[in-house]
Amino acid sequence: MKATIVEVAKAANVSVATVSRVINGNYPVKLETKEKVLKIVEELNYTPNTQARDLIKQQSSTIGVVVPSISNMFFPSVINGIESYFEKTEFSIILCIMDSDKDKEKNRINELMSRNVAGIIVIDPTTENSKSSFFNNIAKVTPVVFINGYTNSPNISSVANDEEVGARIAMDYLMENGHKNILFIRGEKSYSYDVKEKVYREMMNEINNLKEEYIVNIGKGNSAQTVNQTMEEGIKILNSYPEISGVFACNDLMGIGIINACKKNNKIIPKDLSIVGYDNIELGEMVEPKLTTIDQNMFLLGENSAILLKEKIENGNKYSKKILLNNSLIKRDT
Amino acid sequence: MKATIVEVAKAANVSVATVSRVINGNYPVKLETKEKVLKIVEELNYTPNTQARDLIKQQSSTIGVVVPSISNMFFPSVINGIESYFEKTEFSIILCIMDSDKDKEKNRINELMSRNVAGIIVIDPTTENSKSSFFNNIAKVTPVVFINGYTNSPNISSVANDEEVGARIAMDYLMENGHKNILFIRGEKSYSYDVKEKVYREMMNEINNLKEEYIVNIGKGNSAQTVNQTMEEGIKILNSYPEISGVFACNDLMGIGIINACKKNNKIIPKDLSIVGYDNIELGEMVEPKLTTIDQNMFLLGENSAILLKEKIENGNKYSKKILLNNSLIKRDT
DNA sequence: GTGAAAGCGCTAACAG
DNA sequence: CTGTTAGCGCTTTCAC
Repeated sequence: MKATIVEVAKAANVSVATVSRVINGNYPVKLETKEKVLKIVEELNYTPNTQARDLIKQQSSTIGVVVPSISNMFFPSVINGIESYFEKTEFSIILCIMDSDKDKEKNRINELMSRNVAGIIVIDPTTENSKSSFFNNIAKVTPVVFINGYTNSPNISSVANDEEVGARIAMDYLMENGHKNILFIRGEKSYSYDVKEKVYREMMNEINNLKEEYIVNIGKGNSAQTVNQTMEEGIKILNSYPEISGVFACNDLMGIGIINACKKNNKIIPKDLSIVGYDNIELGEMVEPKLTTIDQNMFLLGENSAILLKEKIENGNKYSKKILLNNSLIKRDT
Repeated sequence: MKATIVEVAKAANVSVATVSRVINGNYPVKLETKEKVLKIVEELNYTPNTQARDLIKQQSSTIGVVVPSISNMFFPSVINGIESYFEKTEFSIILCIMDSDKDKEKNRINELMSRNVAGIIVIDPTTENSKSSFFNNIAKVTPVVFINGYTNSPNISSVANDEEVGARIAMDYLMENGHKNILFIRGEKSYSYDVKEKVYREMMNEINNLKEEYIVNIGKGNSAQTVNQTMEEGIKILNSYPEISGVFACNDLMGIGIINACKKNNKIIPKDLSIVGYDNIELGEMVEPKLTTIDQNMFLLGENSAILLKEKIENGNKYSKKILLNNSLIKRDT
C-alpha cells in the first residue's frame, strides 16, 4: 500500500503537521527536522494523496474537457493546445467524449460537477444545452469556457474563430482568381456553417450570381464518412453544373471529398477546379494535391481556452471574457 | 456553493446516514423517507462529492491513460475504444500526453499515483521506462496495462497486435501478386518495427532476394512530418531502383508518403507499384487511391485494454493477462 | 518551531 | 428501518 502522512510522521518521529509543512514548504521548519522528514519521504516513497488534499482545501486540481468526438483530428488538436497549457500547472485533465449527444453531454458534465472539477472546457457544445438554461446554471457555480460555441451568458467565457472573416478570406481568394461559379458545401445545422453560408450568400449576391443549386448540405460534417459522402455528392453536382470552377467547403474533410470527386471525374486541380477548405487539419497537407484552406489554428483555440479557464478559476468565476481569433489563408495546391 | 449531504439531511430532517443510504440504495429505507430525501436532493440540486466518497472508500473512480502523442490518429482511435468501455462504468479518464519523453512519462505517472487512480493504461510505453524497474514498481501497487508495449513483468497486463502475423499477411499479399522486389519502410528503433523487419527479412530470404538497399529507415515514424519525409525518401529510392514494384510500409503514414511519391514520379498505382501499409487509420481511406493496409483495429486495442484493466482492478491487481489480437488485410486501391 | 486537534464530505459499522 | 459515530488522509488554526 501507499504510505500515508501518518506513517511518515511516525517514522520520522514528528507530528503529521510537521510533515505537511515540509511537503508544502509553507511554514518554517528547522532544517534538521526537514531533512529527517525528507529522508523518510524518500524511503517510503511517499506522495501526498491528492484526493484528501483537494477535499480539505475545498478545491480541485482537475479540469474537465468535453468534446463531441475524437474521430475528427480537429478535436485532438484542440485538446493538444489545452493540455500543453495545463501541463505546466497542477491541473490534470478529465476527458469526456459525448458523441454529439445532448443527453450524454449533460450526464458527463454532471459527473464532472460531482468530481468538483475546478472548471470545464466544452468544445462545440450542443445548441440544445446552450440554448436551455443548463450551461448557464452550471456556469454560475463552476468556471465554464466554450470553444466555438454560441452563448450570451455573462458567466461563460469563450474562444472562437472569427469565421465570418475567415469565410470572407476564402471567398475573396476564389473571386480574385477569377471564379464566379462557386460551389458552397456545408453540413447540418450548426452556428459555424450558418455564419459561413451568410457570407457566401452576401458575396455571391454582390456579383449577382447567387444560385440555390450551388449550396449543398451533406449532413453530418464531422464523421469518418464525411469525406466519402462529400465525394459522392460532389461527383453528381460537378457533372450537373460543369460551369462550376471554384468550391468553398466548410471544413477540410469536405474539401478533401471534393478533391476525390475531381479524381473520379477526371478534373484537374486547380486548372479545372479550385478548392478552399476550412480548419487546416493536418490531413489537408497529407493528401495530394494538398488542400488550400483557412487556418483555424486549433492549438491556439485550445491554449486560449485554457488561459481563460485558468483566469476564471483564479478570479473566483467572477469575470468572463470572449476571445475571437483571426484566421489566415493557407495557400497550397488546390 | 454546492449542497452537501449534511444540508440535505437537515432539510429532510433525517440523519446523513439515511441520505447516504437513499443515494446509494444499498440499505433499506422506508419509502416515505426515501421520497422525502429525494425531493430535497432535487430541490438543492445535490450531487455527492466524488472526492470525499473515493477518499473514505479507499478507492478511486478515475483511471489514467498515458499516450505518447495525440497527433497521430492512431492514439485518439485507441482512446476512443478505452472511453467507450469506461463510459458505461463509474470511471472517468484522466488523459496524459507525454510527448514520447521518458521523463515526462515518469512525472505524469507519478502524478496519477498521487491521485490514487484505480489503474493506468499506457499506450506505447517508452522502452527506457519499460526496461528499468519503474513500471514494475508502479505495477506492484496499481493495476497497469500496456498497449503495444513490451514487458516481462508478471504484474503488468498487456494487449498488443500480433504484428508478426500481420507482417506476414502483408508480405504474402504482395508476393501472391507477383512482386519480388519489395521495398520495406520502417521508423526509428521500436519493438514493433523490429518485428516487422524480421518477418520481411525471412520472407525475402525465402525467395532469395533480400537486399539491404530495399530496407529504409525514415526516422520518426509518428509525427506530422512522417508523410512528407517518406515521400521525399521514396522519390529518391523509387528512382534509384526502378525494378521495385511493391512496398511494405510499417504504418499508414509512411504508406501514404509513398503514394504521394508515386504521384510526383508519375507512377501509376497499383499498375507500377503496389503498397501495403499498417494500422488502418481512417486517413488511409480518405486519400486517393485508397491505401491497402493491415488493420490493427485500434478500437479493439483500446477496448481490450480497458477490459483487462477493469479485471485487474476487480481482482485486486493479483492476476495479469496478455492478449494478442489478430490482424486482417484491408484490400483497397494500392 | 512544533504538536494537538478540528474538520473537509462522505460511508459503514454499530446500536437501537 | 434509522441515528450516532468513527474515521479516510490531509491542512490549518491555535496553543505552547
